[in-house]
Amino acid sequence: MIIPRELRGLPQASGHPGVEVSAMLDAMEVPSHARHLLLQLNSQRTKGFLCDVIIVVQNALFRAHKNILAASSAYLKSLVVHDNLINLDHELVSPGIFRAVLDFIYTGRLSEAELGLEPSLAALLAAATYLQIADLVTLCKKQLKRSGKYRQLRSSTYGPYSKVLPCYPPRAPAPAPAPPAPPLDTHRAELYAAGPQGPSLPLCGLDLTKKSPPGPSVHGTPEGATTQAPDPIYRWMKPEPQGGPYPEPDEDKSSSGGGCEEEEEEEEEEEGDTGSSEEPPGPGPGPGYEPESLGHNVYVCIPCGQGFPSSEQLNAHVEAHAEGDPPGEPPGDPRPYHCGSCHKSYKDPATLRQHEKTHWLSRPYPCTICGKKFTQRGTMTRHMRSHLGLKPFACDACGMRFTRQYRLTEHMRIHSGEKPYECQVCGGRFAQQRNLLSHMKMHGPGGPADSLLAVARLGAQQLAHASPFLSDASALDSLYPLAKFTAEHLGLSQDKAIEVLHHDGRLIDRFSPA
DNA sequence: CTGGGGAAGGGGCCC
DNA sequence: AGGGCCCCTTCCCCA
Repeated sequence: MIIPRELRGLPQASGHPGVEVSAMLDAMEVPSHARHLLLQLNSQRTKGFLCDVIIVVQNALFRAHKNILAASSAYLKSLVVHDNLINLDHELVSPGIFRAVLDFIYTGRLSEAELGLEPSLAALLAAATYLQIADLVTLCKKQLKRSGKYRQLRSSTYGPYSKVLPCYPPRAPAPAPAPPAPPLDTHRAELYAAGPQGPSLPLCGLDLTKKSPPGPSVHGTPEGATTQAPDPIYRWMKPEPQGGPYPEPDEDKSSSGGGCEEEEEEEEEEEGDTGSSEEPPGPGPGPGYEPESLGHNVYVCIPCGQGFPSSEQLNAHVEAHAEGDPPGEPPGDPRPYHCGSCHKSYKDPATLRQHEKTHWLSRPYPCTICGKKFTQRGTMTRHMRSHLGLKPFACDACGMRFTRQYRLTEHMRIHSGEKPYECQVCGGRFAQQRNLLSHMKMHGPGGPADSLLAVARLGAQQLAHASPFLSDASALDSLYPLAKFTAEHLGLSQDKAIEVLHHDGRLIDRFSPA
């Protein structure tokens, strides 16, 4: 939309009637508008309202608004465009200093604490230079010159281009592991910020510097800032797109990822041949597994080879094994640590202790953001990641990011076309095991396919009288549902078979179970 | 409109 | 503590 020059309050050519309009608009201007707007934005920031970016500085997190950061700093602008999570080099800006920087951005002023202390001002100047906030650089210089320290500073360690900066305020020693902290005020913009008094909040058991999967970091370094080895958290961040919204897959990687179809087929065959690396766990096909003999009993007891249609039945069977003395089980109790509250037992006491927490009435690990409680610290920290939008695991092919490695592994099958989970009833293949399991419910007792299968058995028994290749009715346990059965054995398409079966209600009625 | 599949988010819990 | 897997659930798309 093009705004007429006069409405933008820009200078008008003399003699133009716009002069009058401009003067009128000046008269209509609310002088405090900008100030009021900034106050509102700062208020929103402190409450975390509409904040859309998190800035990580060492062990502190700050929430802010991308628009405001982008309008204030060229450097921050380049970062917020692509990421909701930004990590700043804590050697160039400490949490306390960044807090002052953020205050300046949202208020246009420096607090007296900063104005009075040269080391703080020097560090602030360095940070402002690093972040390319011209107004703050000017302000810091002016203040330092006023106090006569600027000249002295330029030759000192605290110079704005010095790599090593004072950590102001001095960091307090790492706090001892604290008992579960009370939930944070969810409206705080600053989650872990170390204020002038040192870390104002416990780390909540969440170490943001935890390892992350290796990956390229292509985050830009601001002009004038020192290039350095990527901080671990940099590697969590989405690589900047190069020539498109998502990076092109590496040529080297194309053979193991989203390569051409031929390559994918070759890969599948290789896997089939070698039975290699990623053998799907659970009910999928494995060594010694014979789907034909199991029919839809896809849950197999490994020791005895017996198949069951549901995990519940398999579990009951396994428990029966545990009570009796099943053949093939090694002597002695392999799980000697028994839970006093339930029937479960474990190999080691630590796992038992962990399990026993599931029986506790109060869960020991609360989320410091929402207060939700968990029985395991790991579950809580994982949960925290979803609050913070931390997705360390990135897909090389499409750039999509995940909170868990396992999710990425699952996701990669979309690109590879791999579908390792096969339904032993209908032959359908799935990339996600959970989708196979939900699919199996359809085949399971009470599922829609279950009644169809029952009908298939009965119908096939009837057909067996007239059809020589269906003489062995006991083999029907391994037959597909009726539609597939009918399609295969009567030479119909599956759709046609379903249509026929649906229209022939009399036949189904006649052979329905008594 | 409904059911099924694909894809993904999140919690539980064992190793 | 972190990895890995299971389970439940949701959302979207399509037939």
